[in-house]
Amino acid sequence: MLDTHIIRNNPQKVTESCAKRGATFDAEVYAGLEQKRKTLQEKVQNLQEQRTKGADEIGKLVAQGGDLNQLKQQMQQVQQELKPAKKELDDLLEELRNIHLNLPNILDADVPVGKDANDNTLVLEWGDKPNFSFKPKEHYELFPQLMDFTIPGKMAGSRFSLLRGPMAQLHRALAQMMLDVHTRLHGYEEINIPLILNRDALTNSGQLPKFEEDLFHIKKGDDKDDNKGDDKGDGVDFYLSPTSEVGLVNIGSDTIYSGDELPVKVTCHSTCFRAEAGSYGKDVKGILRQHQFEKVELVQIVKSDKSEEALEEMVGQAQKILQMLELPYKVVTLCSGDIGFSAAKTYDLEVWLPGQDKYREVSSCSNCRDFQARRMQARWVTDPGTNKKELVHTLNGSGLAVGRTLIAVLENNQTADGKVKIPEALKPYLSEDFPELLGD
RNA sequence: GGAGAGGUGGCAGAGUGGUCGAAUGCGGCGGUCUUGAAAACCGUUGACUUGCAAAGGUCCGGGGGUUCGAAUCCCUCCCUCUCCGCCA
Repeated sequence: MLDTHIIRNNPQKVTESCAKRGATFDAEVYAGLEQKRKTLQEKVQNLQEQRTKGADEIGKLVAQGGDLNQLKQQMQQVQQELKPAKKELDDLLEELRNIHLNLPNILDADVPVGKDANDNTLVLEWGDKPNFSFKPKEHYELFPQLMDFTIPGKMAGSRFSLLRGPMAQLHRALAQMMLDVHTRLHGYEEINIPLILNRDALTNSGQLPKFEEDLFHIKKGDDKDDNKGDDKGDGVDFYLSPTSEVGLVNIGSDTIYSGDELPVKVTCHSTCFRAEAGSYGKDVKGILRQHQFEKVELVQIVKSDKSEEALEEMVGQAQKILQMLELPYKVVTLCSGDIGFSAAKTYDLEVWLPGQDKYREVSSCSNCRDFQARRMQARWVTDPGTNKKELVHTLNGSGLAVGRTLIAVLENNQTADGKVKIPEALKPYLSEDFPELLGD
């Protein structure tokens, strides 16, 4: 959520930022609503003041034993005027809040302007792409016996996979290694977190209300009726976590940190669930784009003046994993048209996939500045003397997507006879009898 | 799933219809004392929000209701704790 003062006093800034993203913000309509809000709010607050004063007076009269009837009637009239005005105000405030919740974050000044992924700008390239004397295979062509897609089809549906034996172990080893690097080398605390989340949590991090169609919406077994998420009578809506970013960021919701508690640095290996609506026909083969995948996530909650350096740090930490695995990659800055809703600035790490002859995203590291913090009321005390508070800044980054990293390991280390050389960095995480060459 | 008890400021914990935004303690901040620190003592200290300001409004788990007036009464949902059952 944006600072409402910016929206009110500097609407062209919002309009511009939205335009860069390919979204629209109608400053005039907004100004009209704001004008109405001011008038109404003034009226309501006035009446509320009258109500309080009148009630106090009646209180005194009761104590003195005076006649209440006349005052009571007056107060009833105030109430009659107040009720509809309050209702009107509440509706208006909700309308405004909806607008606020659907406005994307303001972009950092150095975010390149562009339409889509083609306009992302290159930051750096690392590693040498492997030279194959043969046509490299795609990951799902390499070991069909260890990576199955038909069995999941019958128990779950499309976009699910089944990994077997050494493939499953390799996948697990990757996650383990990432977690160890981030906890031991990079100073993150390992967290294990709920994967079923309520609307509030997802609203705080920015997935809701705008991107409901990307989520799996679930309900308890005994909820027969509709759940509207309106907290009226019928329980609470639940969603499967699309990324542990949501849970990790929400650790800070409704929290006032003291300065020495920051930065909070947390990491989590978790399963992620995404509906992948609107990606029909896209990356249908293999494990690249699944409804269910695993990811090691990094989240930092930092003082408001520290988020820029924290972003750089985080990108470095994600890169460390690729370097340890000796996988060629590049780092790009996402352009205005490609960047996510909550982010002010985002770097993507794209790993080289020789089978596809393309770089593909394995990590996305974003500085959300105070966007999520405002939604979830996460602040820190800047000065204990005056007790002054400021919103914290939040950052998230994948470190890394486990399945996609597995793809990269398989494709980059394949041999002419269809086997895969295991990277040194993974060996401590594999069983002793794990073959030097997968496929042997 | 059954039975019970609760949800109040950074924390602990009073408050059961009328100056209660809320006692008290701890913690925080400032000060006195001290070579310095601790202790003691004094003062101060909730959040959000409208407004240029003056001055207001909202908030006692969420939502709704009763009332002139609700932290306090009613309805409903959520959460926590204890006991029993079940279960990884």
